[in-house]
Amino acid sequence: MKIKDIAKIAGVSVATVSRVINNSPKVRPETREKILKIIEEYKYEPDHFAKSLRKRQSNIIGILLLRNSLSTEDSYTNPFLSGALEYLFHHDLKLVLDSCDTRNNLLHYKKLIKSKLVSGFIITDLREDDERIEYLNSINFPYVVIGRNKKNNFIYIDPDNEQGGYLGVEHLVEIGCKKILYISGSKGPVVTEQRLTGVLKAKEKFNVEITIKYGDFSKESGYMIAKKAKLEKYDGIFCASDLMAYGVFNYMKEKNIEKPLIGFDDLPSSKILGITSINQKIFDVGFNAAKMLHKIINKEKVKSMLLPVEISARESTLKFKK
DNA sequence: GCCGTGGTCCCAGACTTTGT
DNA sequence: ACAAAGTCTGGGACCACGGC
Repeated sequence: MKIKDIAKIAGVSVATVSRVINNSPKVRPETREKILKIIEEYKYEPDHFAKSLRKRQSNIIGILLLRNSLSTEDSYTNPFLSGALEYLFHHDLKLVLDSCDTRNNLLHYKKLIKSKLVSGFIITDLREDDERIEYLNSINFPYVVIGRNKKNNFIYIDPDNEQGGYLGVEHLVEIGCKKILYISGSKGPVVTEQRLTGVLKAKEKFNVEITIKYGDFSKESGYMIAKKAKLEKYDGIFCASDLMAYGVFNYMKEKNIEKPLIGFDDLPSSKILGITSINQKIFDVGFNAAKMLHKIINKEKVKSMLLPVEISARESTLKFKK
């Protein structure tokens, strides 16, 4: 069943059927009703590819995730994708989700652009010198970035990681901590630096002692650092990811150690385990990223967004409050 | 080089409504 | 009744690209 068939049955032109499908006001209500009835009766669905052929855009957006971030473990990805899908669903847009490893990253993007499958990208896992950004800018292809870097020559949406780093330390100070262990993420990703900047600003402001160790955001690295760090030296631990906080949590449980602990990301498990965390509102990040990209594709003006974060204080710190 | 594919978009023109 | 304005509709160009 094609639009032509619907038009023939309804006794109108193809253009009129197209107007009804696209909610154009310039169709008489009787005509509209008649056409809608026929569409319903014959279970007609417009051909998505024919549509994109004429419009020269697919109404499909692409998200490429690094293969190692696609773990089944509780992660950032689920709420982020839920947020994006929520927007896309209500705007008749589709999502292509693909994975790549860092080595052939750019090639993967080029292939998707060349195939005309996607009209725009949400860029994740931003690096400081990101060849994807240079490439997409050079061909003027629509995209929006999750996160920022020093160049910032793009439209981005970003939870305020620096504020998150600051809030974590501030909270530990509030409950009386003076010697804090900060377990940072791996060196390289921009978020690592942003969170650390916030931590150092708070250190300055509250005049507390902060020791910095570098993990890699994973549970295992949190566990290993906790094991090596001699936790008795500290009166509070702040991790740059919830996963690392879970690793520290497990180690402390094994060794019967009790210290205030904060994570970062506020994943659902933190609620269950009672771990205080920095809530980045990841769902909102996904939702707004999709919304911004939609506007960019439609050639509307868009401004970058910095989303405020908040602290979700729970038992892991509150029970130490003096 | 032309044709066919299945949609959308633009424009011209027919039709309808409104005001005098 | 007539003119003007607004509404509705159809025709055809257009999109990329494979097949002939």
